Amino acid sequence: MIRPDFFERDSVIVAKDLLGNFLVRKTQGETLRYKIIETEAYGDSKDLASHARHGQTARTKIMWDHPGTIYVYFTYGMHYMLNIVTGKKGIAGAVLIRGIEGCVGPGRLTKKLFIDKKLNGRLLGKKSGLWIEKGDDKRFKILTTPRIGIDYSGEWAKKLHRFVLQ
DNA sequence: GCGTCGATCTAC
DNA sequence: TAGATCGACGCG
Repeated sequence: MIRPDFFERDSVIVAKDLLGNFLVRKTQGETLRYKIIETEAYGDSKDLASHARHGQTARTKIMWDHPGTIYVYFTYGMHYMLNIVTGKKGIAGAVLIRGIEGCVGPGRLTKKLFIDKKLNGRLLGKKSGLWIEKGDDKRFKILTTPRIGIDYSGEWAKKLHRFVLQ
C-alpha cells in the first residue's frame, strides 16, 4: 500500500507517478482492483483551472488538507469526481483520477467503484475502503496532454498536466 | 435570495 | 449537439 508521504509532493509529480499503480476499492466484502491509466494535476490558487483558484470555500478547503486525503465532489448534476490531495498540509493541490483500466471517463469510474460524497475528506487506507497499491511494471510510456474541460482557464488551459499511460 | 455554469456522459 | 440535473459560487 502506498503511504501518505507519496502524496506530499507537487501534484504534477504525483499525477505522473500514480500511473501504473492500482486503485483498490473495498465495499461490502468485495474488493475491486484496477490499474490507474489516466490522471490530471491541479495546483494551488494561481492555477486558474483548479478548484483552489478562488481560495478556500466550504467545498474546496479539502485541497489544503493532509496529503493522501480523498477529495470527492459532485458536478454536472450527476457525476462524482475522485481526487487525491497532494502537497504539504496548508498548500492546495490534488490529482484527479480520470481513468482506470477498462473504464473511460472520471464520472463512470466513480460509479463503477461506488465512490460518492461519503468518502470526501477521508484518508486513503483500509479504514475508508479506498487505497492505492504499488504497480509492478514500471516500463511504460507516458503521454502528456492539456487537461480536459478547463478551456476557461486561459494560459493554464495549455499546461501539459494530463498524463495517460500508453 | 437568485442566476449561472461546471475537472461529464449519453443519446439523438 | 443538446439535454440531464444540482449544488457551489458570486453577485447584489
